Amino acid sequence: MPNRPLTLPKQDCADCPIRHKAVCARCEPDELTFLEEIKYYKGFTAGQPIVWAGDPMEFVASVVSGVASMTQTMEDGRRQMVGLLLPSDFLGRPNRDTVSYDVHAATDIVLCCFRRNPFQQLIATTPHVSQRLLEMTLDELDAAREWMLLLGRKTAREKIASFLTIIARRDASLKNVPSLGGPLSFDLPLTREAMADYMGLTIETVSRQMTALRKDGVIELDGKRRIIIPDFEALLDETGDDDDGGLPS
Amino acid sequence: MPNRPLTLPKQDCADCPIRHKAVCARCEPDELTFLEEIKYYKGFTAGQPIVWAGDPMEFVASVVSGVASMTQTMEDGRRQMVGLLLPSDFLGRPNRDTVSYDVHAATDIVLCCFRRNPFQQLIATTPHVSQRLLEMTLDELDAAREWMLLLGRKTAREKIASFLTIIARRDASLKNVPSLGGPLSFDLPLTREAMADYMGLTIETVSRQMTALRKDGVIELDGKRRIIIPDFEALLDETGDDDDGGLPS
DNA sequence: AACTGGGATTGACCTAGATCAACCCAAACT
DNA sequence: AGTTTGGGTTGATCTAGGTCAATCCCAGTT
Repeated sequence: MPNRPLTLPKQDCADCPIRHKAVCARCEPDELTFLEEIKYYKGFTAGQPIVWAGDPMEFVASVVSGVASMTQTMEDGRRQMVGLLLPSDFLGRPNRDTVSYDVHAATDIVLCCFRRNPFQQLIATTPHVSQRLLEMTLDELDAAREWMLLLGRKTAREKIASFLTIIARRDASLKNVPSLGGPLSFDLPLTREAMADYMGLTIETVSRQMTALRKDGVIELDGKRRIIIPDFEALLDETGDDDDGGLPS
Repeated sequence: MPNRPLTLPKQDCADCPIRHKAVCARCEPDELTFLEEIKYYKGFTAGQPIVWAGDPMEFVASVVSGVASMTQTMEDGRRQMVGLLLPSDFLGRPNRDTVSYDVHAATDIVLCCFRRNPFQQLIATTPHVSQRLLEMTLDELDAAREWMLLLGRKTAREKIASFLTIIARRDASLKNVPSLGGPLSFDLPLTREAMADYMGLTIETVSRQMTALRKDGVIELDGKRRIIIPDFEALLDETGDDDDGGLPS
């Protein structure tokens, strides 16, 4: 691990990239000033652990940039990813000072951390934050349920395709390009191993299905990480999901 | 379907069985009176649909008694359960008027329903309800993540054992008996099919693993539904989970 | 007392994905 | 320039759990 230093932004909330999507999205100016006071940035390089399951955590945080994974491990080493934290996602649980899962930086990542106690204070006193947090948690629950369908009932190929659409969508929305229409391209934020842990597969199966999708022209690979999706609809057809809420064709 | 009528309770919140566990757990007397005004009970017999995915829902509700399942279905019929609603659990999402999953009564069930709009009002104005709801949603998210580990990485036998411990625990806590210690017995609230949908298995595999656990003396079956667990620890050993947070023995 | 239908069980067989093992390849180190 | 290293690929084989099909078991019904 090359232990590069990460340069941390010293940022005003006003020009924060996740200002309108994170927990703080609905904050009023005065609430924001309060947050400015209790926040601090923290960086981790790809691969580094952020917290271990059971450890006390003295902060909660928003992901500013980069990707982190939450994983659960069984005694014999079997591992399942149970959460993927992308920019604007929230890490930590108010009113619990320990986490239940290992959290690792999947890529280099920057967190905007808030000290627990003042943050809990804020939650307790201002509805803007707690309501936004509720909304985000409900979204996460929806995502978790989608994920459960993937884990329980999809084939390996469908799992990969579904995973790719998720990443592609998030990436497109971050870059503000429409996912439908032209070709998309992006870097996978996860190793094959992390992908396997996401989908309840082995690395070998992930690798094989990636090449299969490539050979079938659904995706193109540029190196090991860069993905090009010439036709997003074609990829969607591979996910097993209803193709959309049904235009009456 | 025998279309039995269900007798609905006409209950005061004060002596409601889920008074201290549901969304209303932390309500003050005046908030409770408000809830009394907008609430109404609704019963469904085992097997009945409660709502279909995509349908508008004019209420949100707490499960008073009985069990409901939330399932997601793929076009080709593959089905995955993504939520199991037990007494005191909350159904519906504030600020969304449609549900994303089919909800069915797994057993006869009684819901305590609140009309959407007044309830959203309540959420917006009183922190007691919204904070309790946040807490419950976070618990549900934790449960969903546990479930993801089950779906992604556990063997069929481990899945069954884990499922049984979940039901046994909830049942014991409802009846206020300790799960450890003496033998436990309870009725399964789900058919083999629903169990299969819960765990991402087929009915046949569920059936086979149930008999295997019976033959190995881990559980006893009395009819198809009634389960007796002579030694809860022995069942826990089959789940693949760390046996507890580690007594230093 | 026979019949029906829906859940559950059991058996025989098959396959998607796991396992085991060899190998590739590019970046980093010496 | 050669070596190490860690992620990734590919092939051969194995197996847990799926599939298909027959049978069982009751609670209701006629």
